[in-house]
Amino acid sequence: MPDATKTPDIASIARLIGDRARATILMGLMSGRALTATELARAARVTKQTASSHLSKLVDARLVAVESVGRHRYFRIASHDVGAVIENLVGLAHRLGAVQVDSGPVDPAMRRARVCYDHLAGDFGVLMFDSLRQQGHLRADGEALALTGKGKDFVERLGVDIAALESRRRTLCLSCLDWSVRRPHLAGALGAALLDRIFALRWAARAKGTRVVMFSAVGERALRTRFAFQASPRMNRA
Amino acid sequence: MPDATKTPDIASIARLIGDRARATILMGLMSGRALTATELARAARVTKQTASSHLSKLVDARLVAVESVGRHRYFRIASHDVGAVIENLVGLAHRLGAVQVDSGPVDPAMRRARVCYDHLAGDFGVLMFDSLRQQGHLRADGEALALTGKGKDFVERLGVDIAALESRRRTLCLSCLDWSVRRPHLAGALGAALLDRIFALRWAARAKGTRVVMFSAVGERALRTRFAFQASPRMNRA
DNA sequence: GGCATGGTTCCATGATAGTCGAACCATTAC
DNA sequence: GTAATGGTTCGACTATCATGGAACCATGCC
Repeated sequence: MPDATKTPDIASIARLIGDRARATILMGLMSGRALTATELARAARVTKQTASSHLSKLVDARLVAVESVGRHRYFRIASHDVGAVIENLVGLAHRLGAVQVDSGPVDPAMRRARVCYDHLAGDFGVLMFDSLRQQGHLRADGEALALTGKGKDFVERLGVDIAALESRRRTLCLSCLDWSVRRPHLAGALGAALLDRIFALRWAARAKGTRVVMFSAVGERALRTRFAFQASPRMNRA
Repeated sequence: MPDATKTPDIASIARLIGDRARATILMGLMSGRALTATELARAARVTKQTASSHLSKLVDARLVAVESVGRHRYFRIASHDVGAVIENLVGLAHRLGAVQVDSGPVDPAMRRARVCYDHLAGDFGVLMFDSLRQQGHLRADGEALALTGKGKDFVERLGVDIAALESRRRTLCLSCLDWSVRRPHLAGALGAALLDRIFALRWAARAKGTRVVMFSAVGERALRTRFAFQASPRMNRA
């Protein structure tokens, strides 16, 4: 146990994020999809040389992970921790009014439903999370979050292979603070699996080139039906 | 509803944090205490001119708030949102091994108990939070977190003036993700009030010039007694 | 009133870093 | 085999920004 402590070097991480092109790259990767260097260069509006330089830095610092397939290099956010920092900064930027005008999907769509790294965020993400807890499918105890027996049945009826998820090393259930509604939504392996199911069931699809998740009317009704709330005095009063 | 969206400008916020001196200033302010420009200059190892310049930028960007008292200018972290971003970056830096060697308190003390903006973080912060929930003093429902009637009695017996807290605009109970143990601790007005009580009851005191909170042996026993856990099969198994 | 101290502003200097044209390498389609 | 495409590296250029000496202003102590 060394005497000298090690001070976290937040400046070097923040400095990497603190460039317009790299920030755009990181936010583009927050869709959860792997993107190529050329795609990211286009998104960030820089040349491929500049993008290559930036991506090298991000990979070296382990904010971004890379996988080569033939001549394509696919990049993705390296971990949920990195995603959480970006999401946190996005939330702070919104609250400070630190925004830059851009042409793209309107804010309400992002607030409504979006991909947060690999799980559903926004109003619908929070709705899902609240329902899971209120219906007794999730419980908080000594561990941060646990799926109940009842909850396992529930998500298996949705087509989630719980045994496969539990066999992985990744945490099954984590809460992730949603900056847009200031309440938590579900992250972790189950959060990711549920979003996959939402896409597989065609309740919703990604909006092209953004993080927005577009629910169909049928899909929204299905979501609200499956992720309902138990009647209670408090709920009905609202 | 405008067509053009506004993209959060995370680069400009991150760029402010991405300077060694400014990062040191922000982390110094994470103790929750208001510090003067001279103190911050010393902590950041820059001259008062440089510190003044940096503080101006941080105040303009609303990451830091300032209050003048005579010739002294007292600075503090502007909001919990800013504190959350810094805390998140600290967690990521630790996990990436992005550290710089410095002489100071050893890491275990920070992990054990520290001030997180204005409330208790670390193992003891998480213990408090888990106990409050397990004992039914806090409950999660449609709102993020609510204090139960039983919970109000409990914290009033600790000397917290709940009526005064509730009369304020600030959210009473919020959860704040603790990077050091990966579980939540209690933030919000109640979180701050409980830390004040811990100091007032002399269970613990701040370690000089750091964020570390030092519990005495008596104080730790008192904390564990008051914030105990209900016997249950799952708890006893652990 | 004079001096000490906290803090700000100005400006010159030096350091750092982003950008892209050109050239090159690797992969793959035809 | 050749050409097209994805991507990297090099180096010159430009932009941005941190730093602190000097000077100044405001507050407060003696």
